[in-house]
Amino acid sequence: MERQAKSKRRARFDARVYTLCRQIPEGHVTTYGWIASAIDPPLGMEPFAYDRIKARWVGYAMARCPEDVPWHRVINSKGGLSLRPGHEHQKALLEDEGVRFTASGKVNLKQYGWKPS
DNA sequence: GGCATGACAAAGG
DNA sequence: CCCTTTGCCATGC
Repeated sequence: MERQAKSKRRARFDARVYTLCRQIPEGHVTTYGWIASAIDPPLGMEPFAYDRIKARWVGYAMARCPEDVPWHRVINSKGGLSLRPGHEHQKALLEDEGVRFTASGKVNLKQYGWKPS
């Protein structure tokens, strides 16, 4: 596949990721997988393959997220904060919004989880 | 241009 | 609950 086509495809994917992130209500969280599931697989990709890789793509997208995206409301499927620079700050931001953490430092997705529509 | 690495997740042991 | 494997893209050196 052409290099430009790839980059274009990914840019569109990223844009959708950011759009969905901005829709996460305050005091709620979502996961990489949930976001990815709300986005159609790129043209020409097997849905099966997409299932295995989509969460990662969301991670790549979040690593370059614009300033106005509430990246701290995106956590992993286990309800925990991913290991990354600034994850302590992330916890503080969420607690500030009313999200409570368990003793083991995880979020109850049943309670605070929000899935993109 | 090859090779390692990474903000992930689901399934299996 | 912890550890390993698989899926397979983008980036940096």
